[in-house]
Amino acid sequence: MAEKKSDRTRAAILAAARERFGAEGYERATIRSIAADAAIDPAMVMRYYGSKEKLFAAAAEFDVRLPDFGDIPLESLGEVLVRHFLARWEADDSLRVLLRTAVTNEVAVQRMREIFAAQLEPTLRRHAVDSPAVRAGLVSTQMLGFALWRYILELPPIVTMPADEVVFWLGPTLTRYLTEPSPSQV
Amino acid sequence: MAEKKSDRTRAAILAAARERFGAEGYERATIRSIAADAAIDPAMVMRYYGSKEKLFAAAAEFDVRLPDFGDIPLESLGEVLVRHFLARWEADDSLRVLLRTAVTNEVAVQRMREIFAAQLEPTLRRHAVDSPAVRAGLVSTQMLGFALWRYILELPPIVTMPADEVVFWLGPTLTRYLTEPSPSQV
DNA sequence: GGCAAAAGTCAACAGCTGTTGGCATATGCT
DNA sequence: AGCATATGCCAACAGCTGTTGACTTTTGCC
Repeated sequence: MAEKKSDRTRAAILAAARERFGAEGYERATIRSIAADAAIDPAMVMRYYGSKEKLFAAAAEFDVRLPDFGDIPLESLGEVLVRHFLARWEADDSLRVLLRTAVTNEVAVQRMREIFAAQLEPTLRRHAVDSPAVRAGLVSTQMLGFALWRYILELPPIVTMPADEVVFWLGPTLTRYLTEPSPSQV
Repeated sequence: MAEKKSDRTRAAILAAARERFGAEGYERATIRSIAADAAIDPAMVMRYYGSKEKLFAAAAEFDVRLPDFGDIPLESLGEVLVRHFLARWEADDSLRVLLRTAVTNEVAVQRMREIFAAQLEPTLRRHAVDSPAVRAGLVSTQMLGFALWRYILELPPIVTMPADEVVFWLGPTLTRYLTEPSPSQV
């Protein structure tokens, strides 16, 4: 409790940054606009976070660790993953920040790969499937494609789809990507 | 053949614009850099295209019409769509331009919706499936998610996947989105 | 060759950007 | 109380952006 005041404005800056980055992407979100949202001077942002890049890194920072899905049978892992990611996306806007900026920002791309590939692949490896990297990639394509249309591009039927229906459609897709034998290699 | 010289530089500008927009997105691609690539003066870009927005609109302009898939049985339409979109993506970089910029540019978003929803939905409607909008949306999530990882975020196993394997994995997914009966509505 | 129009060049503008240093104010300790 | 320190604000910088207008060169027609 050494410094309480500064912590509050630090948090205000971070919250404003997340919102702006998530809504407008990296380039359009200006330090001035973020500072205005947080009702402080732009210079404060620099004092606390050093640079725009570092502020962004802080805004996109969050716990990426997947829970341990080791004891879940492979046949129902698809459904579990859909529910988990959906809850993740809707909990806060860190992932939206990441997706919106990953398209132009290299740091964001790498963190995205980290989450979807580096995190998912070991989980699958624990289930002893073959070519886990490919399967993790396939799962990522479906999950991220869904998130893109639902949260960024906002296609009406996808935006309004209730969680249960999302699971109904996407669950079996993921399950297939996890269980279907790989095509024979040449 | 009234003005040949100008047509050539017009085309050079457009080509450079497509490359820059596709590689860096709307904001990072500057008129000055595009002009430099085309080896002309930035003022020429303005003379020929009026503004950056209009140049972008021209760069993202292309024929979005899907061929007539009316006589293809619904069961194999998934596979056909995968092959068609894959060929489309790889033919030129208009779609990459669109995807990279759709995340921050409203014009690009609308054109994206136009392609994937407005174009795909009538095609499905012709096959007399129920809730064509939802099905078109689901197909879009899988296709665009795949494109995102393959062409923008560049996840290794997805980038290197040969076309036949893409069809093997994604084809049945789309087919299911097109043929599976909708969940009962509450 | 002479000349109008097209094509291209140059320099500058106004506005916005991230970033910096100096200065005022409030805070908290002794 | 007094004072060091943390917190905040202001004004300005250098650089880049899209865009503009005046100027020069080239082209094509009579």
